[in-house]
Formats: sequence, C-alpha cells, structure tokens
Amino acid sequence: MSNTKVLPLVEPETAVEPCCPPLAERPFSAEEAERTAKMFKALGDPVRLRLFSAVAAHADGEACVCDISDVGVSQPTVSHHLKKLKEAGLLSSERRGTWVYYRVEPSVVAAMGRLLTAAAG
Amino acid sequence: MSNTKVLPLVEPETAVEPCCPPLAERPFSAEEAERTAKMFKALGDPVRLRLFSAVAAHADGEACVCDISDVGVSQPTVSHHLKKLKEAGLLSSERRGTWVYYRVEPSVVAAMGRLLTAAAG
DNA sequence: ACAAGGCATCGACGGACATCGAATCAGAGG
DNA sequence: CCTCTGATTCGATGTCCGTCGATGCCTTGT
Repeated sequence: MSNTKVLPLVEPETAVEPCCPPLAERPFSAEEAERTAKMFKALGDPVRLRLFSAVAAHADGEACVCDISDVGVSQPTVSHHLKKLKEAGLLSSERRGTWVYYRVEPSVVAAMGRLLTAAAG
Repeated sequence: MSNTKVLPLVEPETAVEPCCPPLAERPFSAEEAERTAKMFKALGDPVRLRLFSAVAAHADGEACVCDISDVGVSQPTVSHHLKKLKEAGLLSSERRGTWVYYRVEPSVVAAMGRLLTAAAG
C-alpha cells in the first residue's frame, strides 16, 4: 500500500448522522429540530464562523490550530470553540506530533447545504 | 407645524443583503462573520427551526401563525421567535385581515445553502 | 360602539453560553 | 529527567437569550 495515511478513527461520541431530513417536505419534529439546531447553532457564533472559514479556506483542507488562532480571542477560547464545532460534527481533528490539525467534515456540511437549498425552493 | 409628525420611518429590515461571501475562498473577516452568524444563529434554536420548517413545508409557501403555533411554547414565545427569523431575513410577514402570514425568503436561504455547499466541496 | 379573538410588545426571571486566567496534559528536544 | 512549547481542561464571571404572564394593538362581528 502506497498510501500511508492514517484515518482518524475517532468516532465522535454520538455518531453524527448524515444529517437531516429535507426541510420543506414536512414540519420538523421536536427531536429532528433539536438535533439539527445544534449544527446551525455551532455556526451561529462569529468566532466559530471565522475559525470554520479559516479551516475551510486553508490549503489541503486542513489547518493547524496555530495557523488559525488569530481571531481576537484568547487561545483557550479558540480551543473551546473548535471543540464545539467538532461536537457538532462539522470539524474533525487529528494530532500529528506537536500540532493538532482540524479539517472540514464534507458530508455533514453538504447535508446542511442541501437542507437549505431545498427550503429555498 | 403640528402636522410634521415624526414617523417611525423604519427601513432597516430590508437592508438584509443577499447574504454572504463564499466560505472556503478566504477566511471570514470579523465583520463578515458577525453578519453571517446572525442568520445561522436564527436557525440554531429548535423552536425556530420547527417554525421555519413549518412555513417552508406549508402549501403555497406561506403559513398563518395560527397554523404553525403548535410547537410546545406559549404564544408570545412563538411571536418572539418569528420576529427573530424575520430580523435575520429568513422570513417575511404580511397581515391580511385577521391573520398574519409568514413566508420563506428564498434568496437569503439559497445564499446560505450555497455558502455551505461551497465549503463542503 | 362594544365585545371577542389573533398577534405583538413589555418586563421579569432563570438557565445557557462566551470569555478569561490558571492549571494541566501531551510531544519534542536537550 | 527536565524544560519548553502547543493545546486542552478547569473554575469563575458577566452577559445573552429563551420563556412566561400581563398588557396593548388591530381587525372582525354583533
């Protein structure tokens, strides 16, 4: 095998499902809304949105914390927000030596996008 | 002089721009993040998500408040959340006789969808 | 004009959350 | 082993926000 890439194998506590049923098909149930709202809430903070955007815009689709931590808040706060994004399933992380790298979770983000696109019409 | 009545003259609600720059192209600035986060935050609450979904799923693309207000919270709370969604530019409202109708604002929702779709790919 | 119903606003309360400094954990290197 | 640096966790604090009952506004029907 030529590819030595190591899969994270992290398995976030609650397996983040593909995401969400279509938004305009039928009214959300309380449970569906509870689950889906967490993802939107994760992006509903300016600092988290900047961090997420910084990761998404970074080359190779991943970014070290040290590369994106200049968003005007302290370093513990950056770590706190990255954890939130990870819990929401939008980011995944992997430690390689000294640094920790974060990357966008494409399937979850794409599902959120489809959810909105469907609602628009 | 007495006829120079001071009107509220509210024009700000319509100032909601098409939405947002691409997410994965470059890191968001603080201002961009501030503006965009408001929209995601609006969908980051389970009750608001249910209300939004109920409107989006309703026939003719619009729904009376009386048709969607059964989400487990009091009537003032429903009104409060609908106002938030309206302020975020995701819904618009119109009074016709006794009832008030809400409808999805397609351009804004579509822009949010594209923003995420771009980040995923 | 009056009463009734739908919806919005107000004021208050309680829980959630963003933020920070300090402490702690995890690798790399001397 | 010890130290240095990067990153997370902990504990405290101030603010924001979701929720409610009471109240007010608007429209309809009597």
